[in-house]
Amino acid sequence: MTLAEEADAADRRKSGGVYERLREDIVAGLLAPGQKIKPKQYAPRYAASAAAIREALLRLAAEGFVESAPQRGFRTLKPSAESVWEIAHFRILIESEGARLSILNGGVDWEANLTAAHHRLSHLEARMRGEALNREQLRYWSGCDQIFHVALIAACGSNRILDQHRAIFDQFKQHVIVQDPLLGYRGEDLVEEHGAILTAALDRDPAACAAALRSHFETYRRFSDATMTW
Amino acid sequence: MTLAEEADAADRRKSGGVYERLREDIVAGLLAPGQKIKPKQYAPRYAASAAAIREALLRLAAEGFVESAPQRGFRTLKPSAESVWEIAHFRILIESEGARLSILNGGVDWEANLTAAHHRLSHLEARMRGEALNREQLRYWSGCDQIFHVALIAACGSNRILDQHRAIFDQFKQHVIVQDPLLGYRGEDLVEEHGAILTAALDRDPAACAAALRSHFETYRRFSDATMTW
DNA sequence: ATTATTTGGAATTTCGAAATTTTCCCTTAT
DNA sequence: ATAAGGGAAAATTTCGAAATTCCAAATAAT
Repeated sequence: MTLAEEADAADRRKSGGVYERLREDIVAGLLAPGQKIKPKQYAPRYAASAAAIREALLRLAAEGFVESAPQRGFRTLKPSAESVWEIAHFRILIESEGARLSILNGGVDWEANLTAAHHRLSHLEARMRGEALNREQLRYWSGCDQIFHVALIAACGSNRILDQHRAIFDQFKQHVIVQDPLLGYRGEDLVEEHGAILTAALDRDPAACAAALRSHFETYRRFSDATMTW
Repeated sequence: MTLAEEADAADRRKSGGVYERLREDIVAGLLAPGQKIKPKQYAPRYAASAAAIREALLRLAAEGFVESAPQRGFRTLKPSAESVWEIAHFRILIESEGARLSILNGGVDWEANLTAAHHRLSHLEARMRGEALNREQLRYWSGCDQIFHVALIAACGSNRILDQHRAIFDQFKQHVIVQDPLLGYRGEDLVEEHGAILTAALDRDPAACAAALRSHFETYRRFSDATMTW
């Protein structure tokens, strides 16, 4: 191990747990779909023992980011038409309910945060318009998108819904956003769709908000169906 | 089945089932709420090493049955007014959506299974009427109740919804059904409520089904508020 | 030629103990 | 008497290796 690698490893050991880093790498698509994850093999990469990797993988399996069969180890999930549909469907369910509750409970602070997140996002999306995204830009846009969608449900008052949303949102990223197909997407409809969601939320209209979310996902579905071969 | 296979299965039941047995015991309320679970202490009870217990607890923590803080071990969750409300709310959300999808996708087989489960349940509930339940009877009724509610969403077509429902249903049991307060419940309204859910499902009316589920839970809430001190 | 069995190697899981962190109690000082 | 500090005991987490299980290639049998 070189000096640079040693410093890097020490830095990572200090910065955070194996679980968080492994989770990020899986969500970001650094590990190919369906790829097997052998704890001992990945131990040096995360500067931890095989047992520590295994422990992180157990948690990730329970949350649905990797699959695990007894005596058969772990592997990342391979996206399929069914799994993507199930994930999108579940995210709509959670996010619509979170938005509905936020509309009920949210105050001015919620509206302000949501508006701010939307402002940053729509500014970015307007600049993006018509340009094909590379991987780096896609990651940045994805972060802004997530901040907006989290802000939408932030005032729901249920920790369970917030936790579930974080899990399902990241699985959505893992399965559709980060995969190649969206790299070519030019985001023509995004500004209008996010605007519709914001308007419905500020109008305190849960049904309109849910409808806006459904059509938002319809865009993903159309694009995925057109480009993915599965 | 050969002798070797039989021995193998028996062996697995014993050693590999730590997670399942621990889960059952927690859901059944055998471990007091808020109680600390020290792996080494429970190792003899489950005929496994401390590491095996710890592994099971990690999975259960990720699923929401126990809480775990770094360097601070595991403990069962203590029900509170907020946690019970969040769990009930989330279960209504999942179960209503599962019922809605089953109404869309379900065929005669779904209707038949649901009707059968309801028949057994209502027969039991009619006999229960007016009699205070002891712990054993409560456990039996709870099993029939679960079979009915699972049958309701069985045709939803989404493994994710089925898995989430199993998790949230068992947490509901852990937090409200198994706790003492419901021991005195005489189930006056149960027959009518389960009947309303069945009727709405067979009428293929998702909105009525969701409404019936909400009022079903309203009964739990009223009874819990009246008897629990938190 | 195809299917079944054996066998060697690799991977997963389990285990007991070491290393680290927390908790609790006792001492000391204000 | 209360609060702060120190230190021992207990508990949690980590680790490396042993034991078990799976996979696949090679051999044997139909």
